[in-house]
Amino acid sequence: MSDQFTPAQQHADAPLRLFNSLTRAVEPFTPIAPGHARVYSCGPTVYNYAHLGNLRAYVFTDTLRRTLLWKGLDVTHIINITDVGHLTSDADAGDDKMEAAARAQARSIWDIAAHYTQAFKQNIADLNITPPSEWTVATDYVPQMIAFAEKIAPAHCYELDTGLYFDSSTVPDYGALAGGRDDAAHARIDPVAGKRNPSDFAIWRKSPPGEERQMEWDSPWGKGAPGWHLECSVMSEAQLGHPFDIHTGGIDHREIHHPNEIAQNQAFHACCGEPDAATVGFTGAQWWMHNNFLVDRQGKMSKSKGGFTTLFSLIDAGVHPLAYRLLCLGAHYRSELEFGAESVSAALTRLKRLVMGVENLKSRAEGVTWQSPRLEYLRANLHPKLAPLLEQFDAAISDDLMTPRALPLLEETIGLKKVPVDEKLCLLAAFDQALGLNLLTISRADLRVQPQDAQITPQEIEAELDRRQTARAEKDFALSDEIRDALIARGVEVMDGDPLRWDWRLALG
RNA sequence: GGCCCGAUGGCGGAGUGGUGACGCAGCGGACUGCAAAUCCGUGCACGCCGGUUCGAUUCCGGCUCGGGCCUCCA
Repeated sequence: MSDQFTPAQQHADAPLRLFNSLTRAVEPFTPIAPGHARVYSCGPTVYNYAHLGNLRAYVFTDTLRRTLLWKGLDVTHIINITDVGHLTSDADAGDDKMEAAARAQARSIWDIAAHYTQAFKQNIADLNITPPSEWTVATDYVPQMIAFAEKIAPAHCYELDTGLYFDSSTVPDYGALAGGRDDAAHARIDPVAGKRNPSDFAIWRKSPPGEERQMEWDSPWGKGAPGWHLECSVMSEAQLGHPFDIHTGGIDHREIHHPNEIAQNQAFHACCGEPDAATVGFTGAQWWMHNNFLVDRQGKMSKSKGGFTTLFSLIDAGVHPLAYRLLCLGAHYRSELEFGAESVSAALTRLKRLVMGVENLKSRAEGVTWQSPRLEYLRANLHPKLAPLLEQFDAAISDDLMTPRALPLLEETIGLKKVPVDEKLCLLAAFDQALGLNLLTISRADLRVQPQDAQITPQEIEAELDRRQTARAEKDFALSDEIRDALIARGVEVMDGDPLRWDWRLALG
């Protein structure tokens, strides 16, 4: 396969630099264990479909993972599945049609979690996101969460009627990651009665008296469920140990979830007899990285807004999922990305042209050994015109994953004149290892995604095109134009001079 | 109300104290019966007001607009 190559540090000259939210600065990255990076990513809560904005976080994480590999590091990557939540709250009720439908079908919450977990993993696969080394499922770790909570409870927690709370004043430098949080003005919410500090949070949530939850466990603090922040501390520690290298998540987590996680980590390790752990500086991870939001004109993308909130709906509209990946790669992960029909269609067109360019190279490279490129070999023997492109690519992704600057190198490589096609293909294969666009394995036909509301089948289209071809051969242009107009009216673009013959016309609202 | 971020051409989006990437769209050409697809070429921008500077889109201040977090959230 073409996706085999050996990343080697001697090629990757530029030092890897990443933005660390702890310091709010781009810094050189060095893993704790030489040659091996451990990464934990906050995963989805599976009571709903992931929308496109959610998915951006995993494209980011995957880009990080691929870049670490490009730099010659082994990567252990964990993504959690949060399948325990606040089901007694009706705050989300009716917000999601599928969940409502699931309720109507009297499905258990476990079934719902399984359903949305499966849907999420489908999205991940569609986006060519490398599956993590391990998916950790929150409900598998409840005993460990209780053990964790018991450990920190005496020194860091207090109990109220509603649950066990973490006293945020018991750890040094609480909220440092958030960078200046003013707890004096929480005007928008009613504080939980009895909380010692506004920023205190639930470690364990007791089931309300007389109310039975579908998901609840016995604990020293009564029946209930773990607090949301607890699970990430427990699962990251269990899988990666503390401290590990990089913790990722959406930028919203920088203010609450991750500071709380850090506070728990500090408390836990202090309670384990590691005095240094409770000092300023210990957070459980060396690096905390956050991706920015996907937004639309209304702002941050939310559940049921517009026509393309999920990847599934985008595919239904006729957009290949990798076009969404390309769209994400076109912006830096720390910038907000504006989502819209035009940007999606631009990404799809660009992807099609890239794939076509690669297909052309491949057709000219038959019998040539461009497969199985070795990056070391490639580097050592690279055509003088290609070597600078490899350098620029490496410099771009090494600079805090600057994919927008890496992408134009694809077009440049494809378009270079007087360079052997096998060398170009080797280089493109190497680039794609980091970008994950499947440029060398996908075909233009694969990108021809049938819209769900298509008015005609591919077989009918082919038959019509055959009729048209006959008419044209007989110079019956009136008929051939009539056939073409009819196809256009049914959402089909006719492309006579193209081996693909036709494509769906994208009709994004 | 508190804290924070952003404002680049028609759209998306990089970048820079002194010729403003790239993609899509547009336009011109090649190709085509005509188109489409493809290829080649190409026009268009740094929110407003001050300041610093020989010179600012880039640095500083103010303003306007937009967005995020403070509640589950990627």
